Amino acid sequence: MVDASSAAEPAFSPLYRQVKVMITHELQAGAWKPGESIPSEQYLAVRFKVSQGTVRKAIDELAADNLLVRRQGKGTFVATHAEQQIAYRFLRLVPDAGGALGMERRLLDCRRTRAPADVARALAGKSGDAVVQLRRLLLAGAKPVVLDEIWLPGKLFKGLTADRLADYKGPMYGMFEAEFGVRMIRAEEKIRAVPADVDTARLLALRPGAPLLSVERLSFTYGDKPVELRRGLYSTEQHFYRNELN
Amino acid sequence: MVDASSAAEPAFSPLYRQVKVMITHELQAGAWKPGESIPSEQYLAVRFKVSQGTVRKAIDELAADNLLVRRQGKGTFVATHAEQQIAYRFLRLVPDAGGALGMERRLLDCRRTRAPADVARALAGKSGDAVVQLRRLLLAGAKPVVLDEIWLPGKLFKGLTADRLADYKGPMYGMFEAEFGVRMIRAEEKIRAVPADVDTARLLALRPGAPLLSVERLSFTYGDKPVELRRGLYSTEQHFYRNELN
DNA sequence: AAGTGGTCTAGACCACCTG
DNA sequence: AGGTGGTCTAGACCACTTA
Repeated sequence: MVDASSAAEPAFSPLYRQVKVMITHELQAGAWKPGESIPSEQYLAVRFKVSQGTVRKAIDELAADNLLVRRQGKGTFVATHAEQQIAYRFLRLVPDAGGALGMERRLLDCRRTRAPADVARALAGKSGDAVVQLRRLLLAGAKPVVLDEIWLPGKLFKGLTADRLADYKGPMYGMFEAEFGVRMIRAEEKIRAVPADVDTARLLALRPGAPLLSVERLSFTYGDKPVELRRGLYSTEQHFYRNELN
Repeated sequence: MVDASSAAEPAFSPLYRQVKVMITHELQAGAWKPGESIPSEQYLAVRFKVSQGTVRKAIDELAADNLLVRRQGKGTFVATHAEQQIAYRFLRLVPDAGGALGMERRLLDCRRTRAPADVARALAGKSGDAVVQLRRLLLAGAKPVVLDEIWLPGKLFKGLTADRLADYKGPMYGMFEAEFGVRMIRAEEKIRAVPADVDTARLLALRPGAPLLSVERLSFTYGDKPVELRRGLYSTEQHFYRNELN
């Protein structure tokens, strides 16, 4: 995607890609809500004045990008972080003991403040921009496993408060979709090993200096616009970060 | 992929998927070598007695799986770990300072031995099976960054010696392809944060107890057969592990 | 100019889900 | 039965590479 060179533009865009862009715009504009079905391929073909196969290829790519989900016999649906079986679509932690990842959340703080320089840079904003900062724990059973520090652009999350967060059931990204119309569609993570500082060690019930996985996640919405910076510290004594390479 | 339930089989396999299986078998049998081109879609359509579009769809999936690479106007080629621009296809380390990842290799040891229980289990073999164990360093400039311990099934890597490894230019997986006909198709990684032990600390020029990224990689060849277990310890002081989520 | 992959179409039929 | 996505075909034409 990103290219340091002069990024020679495509200069030729096939029809199905133009259709893909049009569908993406509809999604972005919220014409179809997360979890709902979009119009049938046949209908869209007529509307865009192309053949059904061309619409099909556009939708194929959108499904590959995880923006849409096809269900044979039923229709094509707008992808959502809520209600899916996979509650934590972006969380790659797996318990050593196998089985599912059932986690309890505990909100530590939630305050509106000004973005430090590094946060502002990541979110493509300016230093001092209004942001929401939250911190929370994820616990497996009684054991704290993840300490997250989350930064969100204040402009997009106007009514976000600790109470609303505490009340909401289901994954946080589901709430962002439903309550704020902000959909996370992809993310980049930078992973390092770091020693636990004193405060973190206490929160995660570890000794200071214990090695932790530092996972810095930058999440993007439509148009590759960054909308969340999340700094996670993972205890990997009973869990590991799972990744697949192709 | 893995399903705890009875894994109800597909019961219906479309034509293009059967074609995909046939092409995969040809690849596995070595009918077409890595880097070479495979026959044209038209030719394969005649040979398999299906339409060109059906062959096309099969090849589309194989390209998505990174087994084949399409090049417009030239043909479709067998993917290879060698000669590609991306020398380290599976290595996700990125330098903080940006730029390319140029790494020097230094082989520490290479011996034939018997598989310990955990290694045997990972490689789907029996405890005591013949294996090759190697250890090596990767250095960025003069700084050691990665300490790898690699386990390979002895049966598949008969003539592998320290000398042959030292002589070979290009990525190790390229050598495995060219010299032993073993092609890594995909891999799973389990990542944790661990403290450096005394020996590791010396090799990586760090203090004992310094946090390291532990990356356990299990690589698979055709038919999801595990053929390499690699335990890496990454120093993340000037590099990070990069991951993309969709 | 010839060969390859890439796009687009139109139509037929199959598999799956719901009323 | 009717609608949806999924498969398969055949043919036309476009874009890219090589000779």
